[in-house]
Amino acid sequence: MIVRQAANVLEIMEFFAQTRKPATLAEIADHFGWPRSSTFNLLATLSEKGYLYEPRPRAGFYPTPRWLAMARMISEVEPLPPWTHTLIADLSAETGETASIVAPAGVMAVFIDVVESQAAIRYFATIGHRVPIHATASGRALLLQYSQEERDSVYRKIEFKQYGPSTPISIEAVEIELRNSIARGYCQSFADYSRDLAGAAIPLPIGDRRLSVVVAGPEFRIGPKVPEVAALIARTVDRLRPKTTAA
Amino acid sequence: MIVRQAANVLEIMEFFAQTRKPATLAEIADHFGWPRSSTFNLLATLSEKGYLYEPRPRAGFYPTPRWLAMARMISEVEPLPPWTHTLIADLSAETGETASIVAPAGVMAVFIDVVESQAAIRYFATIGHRVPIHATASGRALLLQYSQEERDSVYRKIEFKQYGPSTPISIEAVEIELRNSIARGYCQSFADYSRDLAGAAIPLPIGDRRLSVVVAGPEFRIGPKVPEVAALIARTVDRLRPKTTAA
DNA sequence: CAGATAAATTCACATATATGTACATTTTCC
DNA sequence: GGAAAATGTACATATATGTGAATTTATCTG
Repeated sequence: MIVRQAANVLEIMEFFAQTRKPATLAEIADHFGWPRSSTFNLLATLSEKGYLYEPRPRAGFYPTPRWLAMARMISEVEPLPPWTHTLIADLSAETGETASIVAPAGVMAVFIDVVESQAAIRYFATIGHRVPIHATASGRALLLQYSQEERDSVYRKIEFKQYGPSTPISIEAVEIELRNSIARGYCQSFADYSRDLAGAAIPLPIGDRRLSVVVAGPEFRIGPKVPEVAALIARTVDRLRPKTTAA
Repeated sequence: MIVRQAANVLEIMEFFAQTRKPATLAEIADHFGWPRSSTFNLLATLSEKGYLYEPRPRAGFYPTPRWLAMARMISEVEPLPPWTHTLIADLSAETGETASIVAPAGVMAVFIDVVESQAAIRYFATIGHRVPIHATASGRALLLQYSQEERDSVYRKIEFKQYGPSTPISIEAVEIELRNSIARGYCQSFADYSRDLAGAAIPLPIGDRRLSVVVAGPEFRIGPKVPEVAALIARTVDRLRPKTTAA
C-alpha cells in the first residue's frame, strides 16, 4: 500500500527542485490537481515543521535550507569515495552514454550516482531511479556478489514479468544468465527490462558494500559495442580504484 | 490540521540524520512507537519512490543520495551570499553565542542559517527553527522592513500569547517596541518568547529579500552586553557586506 | 475607490486510510 | 540442528483524514 501523503511530500519537493522558484498554494494545488484545502493542510504541515517558508511576502512558499542541512547529515555517512564519481564521469565521457553506480534495494536496484549522456537520444536516469535486480545488467552485477542463500531469498520475492523479449522469467533463467556473466566477465542486458535499452555492468564491491557500475544507452548505438564497453569499464575501474583499499 | 503521514516522512528523515546509520523496519517502528504495519507501508512508499535503499543485505534501510541531489537543486536557487555565513561565524566566534540569519514565514520567523555557540549553556537552535515574528528580536528586525499595510496584515493573523513576562500582547505593544527599536538602532528581546533567552538583531535586506541577523544566548550572560553586541553586529555587517551590492 | 475576482482558510461529513490481527519467513540461541 | 523469538508481509475493518462547499481575506480593474 502506498502512503499517499508521504508520496505527496516527495512530489512537492520534486516540484520545487524542478521549478526552482517559490510557488503559491494555488499554483501547487493546480499543478497537481489537488484540492486547495488539502494542499493547504500539506503546506501548513511542512511549514510548521520548518521545511517551508515565505521568502517574500505573497510570493508563495519555498523550501528552507533545512532540507540541505538534513540531506548533508545523512549523506556524510559513508559517502561514495570520490573516485567512483570520476569513474562514471570518465565512462560517460568516453562512451557518450549514461553511466551509473548502482546499489541493491530488495528486489530492486537503485541508482545512487548518475552521469547522464549528452546525446539527444539517451538513457534518461536519475539518482533514485529503480530497476528490477534480476532483469538488468546493473542488478545482476549486484546479484553476483550475493551468496546462493541470499540470492534464493531474493528470488522468492521476485514477481517474474515479461518486460521484454529477453527478460529472464524464471529463477533458472536468472541463474543461467549469472553463470554466463561470470564466464563472459561482465553482465549485459538487451532490452531485458526497458525497450530499446542495452547496457554492460560489472560488480563494484567497496568495503562491505555491494555496488555495481553500469553503462547503458539505446540498443542500436551501444548494442554492438557492449563487449568493448565492458572492457573499458574494467580498465577504468582498475585505473581509478586506489590499490591500497582494493577489495 | 496537521497531515500526519507528511510529518512522519520528515520525522523518519530526521531520525536518519541523527542516527546516521541504516535502520530496520522494527527499529524504526519501535523508536517512534508506530505499528509495524504502518511503518511497513511508509518505508515501502519511500523505497518505491527511490528515496530509501538497503545498503547491505539485512542491515535495514537508509536514505539514497537522492535527498542530497534534490536538496542541492532546491538550494542552488538564490543561495545566501557566502559572506552571510562568514558574518554569523564571526559573530558567534567573537561573542561566544549563537548567531543566525532569519527569514519571514507568515507570523513566524525561520532560521535559515545558524552558527551555534560552543558554550556548554547555549541557545540551541537549528536551521528550520521557527519563532513568533512579533515576540523575538530577529522577528521584529524583519517586521521593520515591512510597510505599515503588510505589518497590519500580519498582525491580524497573530495569536497574542503571554510567552514570558515581557511578551508584547497587543498590536500597539508590538508597534511601540518597533518604534523603540528604530530609535535604539537595533532590536532586542529579553525572554519575550523563550525563558532566560535574550538577543540582539538588526535587519539584513539582501536584494529584495527581507532577512535579519540575530545573536542570542542566555539572559544572564548576554543581557548586560546587548548594546555592545548590537554594535558589533552592525560593524561586522558593514565590514563584510560587499559595497557594490548593498541595498 | 468601489465592485468584482481570485486566493486563502475553516468546518462537517463521507470515504479513503492506518492499524490490529494473523501468517510467513528469517535469525538467534541453546 | 531444532525450537523459539524476532522480523517482515497481507488483509479486513473501524476510524482518523481528506475534501467540497461556504466564508473570509486579499488583489485586481475600470
